[in-house]
Amino acid sequence: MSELSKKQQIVSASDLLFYQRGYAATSFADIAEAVQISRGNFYYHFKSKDSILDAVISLRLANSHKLLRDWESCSLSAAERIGCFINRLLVKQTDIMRYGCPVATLNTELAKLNHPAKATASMLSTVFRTWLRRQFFLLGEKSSADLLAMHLLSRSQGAATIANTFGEQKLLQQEVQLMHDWLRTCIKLPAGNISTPSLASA
Amino acid sequence: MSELSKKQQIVSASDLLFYQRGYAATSFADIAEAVQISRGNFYYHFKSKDSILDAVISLRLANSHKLLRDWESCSLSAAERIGCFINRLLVKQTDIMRYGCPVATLNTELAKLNHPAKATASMLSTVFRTWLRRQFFLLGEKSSADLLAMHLLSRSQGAATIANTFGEQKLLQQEVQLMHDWLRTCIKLPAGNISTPSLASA
DNA sequence: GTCTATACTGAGATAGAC
DNA sequence: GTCTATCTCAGTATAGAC
Repeated sequence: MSELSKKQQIVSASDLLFYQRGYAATSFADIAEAVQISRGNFYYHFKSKDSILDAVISLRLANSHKLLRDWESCSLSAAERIGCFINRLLVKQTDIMRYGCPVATLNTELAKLNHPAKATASMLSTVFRTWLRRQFFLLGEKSSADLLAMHLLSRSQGAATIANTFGEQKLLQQEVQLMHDWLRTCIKLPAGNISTPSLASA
Repeated sequence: MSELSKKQQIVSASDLLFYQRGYAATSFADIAEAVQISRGNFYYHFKSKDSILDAVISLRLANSHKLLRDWESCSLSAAERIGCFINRLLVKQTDIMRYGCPVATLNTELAKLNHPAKATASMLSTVFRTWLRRQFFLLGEKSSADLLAMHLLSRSQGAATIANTFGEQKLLQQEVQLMHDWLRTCIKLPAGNISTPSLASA
């Protein structure tokens, strides 16, 4: 068989479909087609659609942690790691222009649906918030680390939103550049482009 | 009867519900209950759900134009008018924390649904983009007016998103303050708080 | 574990009486 | 213009055979 269990295939296909079409708009038929099983067979693996959502959020949390660990294991400086975060928008620009930021769009959808999983979904944002906060802390911005972290998170989600709305790649690239500029001035670093190394690590 | 026609009532109730629950998640039953008519009676006024969406977008466009006209008719300076735009986030902070930015969330939802009305919905963002661009132009930022307009639009939508995700009022207020600070430094204006007059005009 | 068949629900939409 | 009744379809979920 394949390298992944059927259950894992369902979760990973749902992950993609929830991102591309939204949670509510994705039906079991869509997922069943993607993983090539019958609709009825779902309930052997998951007891409800909500439980698939829970599994998808867990998967995304795990993937986010892995991403952050990868950026750290490159043993870059904190400023370069933040640069990696900013450049993530470029690495994912095609998807972002079509479907927006995966974290933000899931959160806003669940907020409107008043869905019980909203709280755990917001943990996806918290992971990046906490990580960014620590990077700014390491840069010496001890008192305003959270403010800076939230500011950057806010700007990255805003950039993703306008790129998705207008479908203009240039907008995303402009905002990424402005974020790098902001990072350079807000921390008192010597010049030198921090954006070069970070694009490599997708 | 009431001051609004039944058709107008349907549009305005749908406007609110589409914002609060999302377009797809709002059913005719929801709208019917809100305006106190029977489900079957819808089709006298609108031939489909999509046509209600078109009407809602038209209404929002008209309301946006009216809002911008109001800010202009106060005969403030261009900088103060931009301040009004920024402060809009504070005026609407309760709704934004619950339901996000009305413009951004509709756009992202329609993008995921691949809905034909996505293009006209993006006009809602374009209205603000164009208006902001003109304000920056009037401030003397002739070559980078569009860049500055999109930057501010991006930041306002990002601020709305994180406030909605984390449910922390303070985050929204912090970002609003940073936008005012940015505005003051990006245009070479004498000091003096530009946020004071703009909160008045909701 | 995987399938088919089916129950049940709520959605958008239509027909026709009043 | 507004109503009730009804159609059709897609969605989630279940039952039970293999």
